[in-house]
Amino acid sequence: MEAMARKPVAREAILDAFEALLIAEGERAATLDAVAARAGVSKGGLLYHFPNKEAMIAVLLERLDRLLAEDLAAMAAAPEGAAAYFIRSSVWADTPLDRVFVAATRLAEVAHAETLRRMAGVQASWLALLAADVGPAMARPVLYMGDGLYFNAMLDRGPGGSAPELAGGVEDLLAAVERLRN
Amino acid sequence: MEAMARKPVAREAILDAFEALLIAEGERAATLDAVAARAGVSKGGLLYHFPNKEAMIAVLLERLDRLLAEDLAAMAAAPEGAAAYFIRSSVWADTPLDRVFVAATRLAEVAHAETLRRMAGVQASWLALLAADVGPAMARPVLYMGDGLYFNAMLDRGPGGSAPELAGGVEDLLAAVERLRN
DNA sequence: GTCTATACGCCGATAGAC
DNA sequence: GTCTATCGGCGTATAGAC
Repeated sequence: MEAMARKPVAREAILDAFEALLIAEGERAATLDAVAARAGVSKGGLLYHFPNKEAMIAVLLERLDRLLAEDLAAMAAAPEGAAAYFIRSSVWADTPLDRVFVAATRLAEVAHAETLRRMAGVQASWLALLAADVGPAMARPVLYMGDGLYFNAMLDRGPGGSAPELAGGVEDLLAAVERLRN
Repeated sequence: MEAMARKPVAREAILDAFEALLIAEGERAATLDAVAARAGVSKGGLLYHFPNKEAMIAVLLERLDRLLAEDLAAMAAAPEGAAAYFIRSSVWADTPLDRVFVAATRLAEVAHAETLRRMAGVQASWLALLAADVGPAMARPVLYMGDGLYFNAMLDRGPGGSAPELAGGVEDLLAAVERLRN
């Protein structure tokens, strides 16, 4: 028997569409109409899978938690060290984690309370791992470098939604991290 | 004679209210109704001073340009060096520049095209001054540390609008900048 | 499971009184 | 200069057909 809840494909498609719109055009553009259209369903269809917009956000935040937990494990075990891993993974590479993280950031920016709470938790998790690698004093500087990377990725992403070359400068950041270590 | 355009008080009050709402509750909450109420005028009164919302944004961006120009001058002339000045001024201190900058960031986050352009320009200006101080390779790491400071200020500012103590860690950042110099 | 139709409130903006 | 009244449009959500 296969009683384990198989997630409908449409559900994931809708969530992906929501995420994509948040990333490319911001929270204001991520309306139910727009999400439904992008996912290829009607508004009514969307609202069958998610009773309301809050439910959609809640599931997106679950996705964030899940992908982040995986990434934290990889970060803790990274041979190059947690700090270098963190910086490298902070440059936009269109990974699933990159995507949910930026999408969640958009919600935090419009002061969505629960998202703000979660994001603060994310920061705390990263800070702890960084402290174990480069020491408590240099953890925050490294964390902020990574955050700055995301922040600038936002600025460089025009309304079109394309993510221009941001990789330039990562070597500099890694070099900086090396100098901060020890 | 005093023919030079004296700015009406109400105009500034409206702009301040708009800015405050953007900072405290995000772009979505900064509606014409909310801004008018906070400024103590009616919606119609607001729309006498600013024909539409875009006009309000445009003037806010002018305020950003003006305050930023002043700050860039101070940064270039700072005895402690541009980098240290930059980090120190990046911690939230509720200064006029802090306020417009964060307000503008809110607009950038919903992908407001013109604001995105301006903010990119701001980053470029800072980067140039930092490069002159700590060298081209370390300019970006320092810039991103400052951006991270702002980014985290956003996360720590709940819907209530209070700005919790973020200053903790600035000493660490300044120490990091010292290590990156030369 | 997915669609259409519709209710309803809020937002930006206009018209015009005072 | 500032207000009230009002409009059109959009965004969320419900009801119910298929």
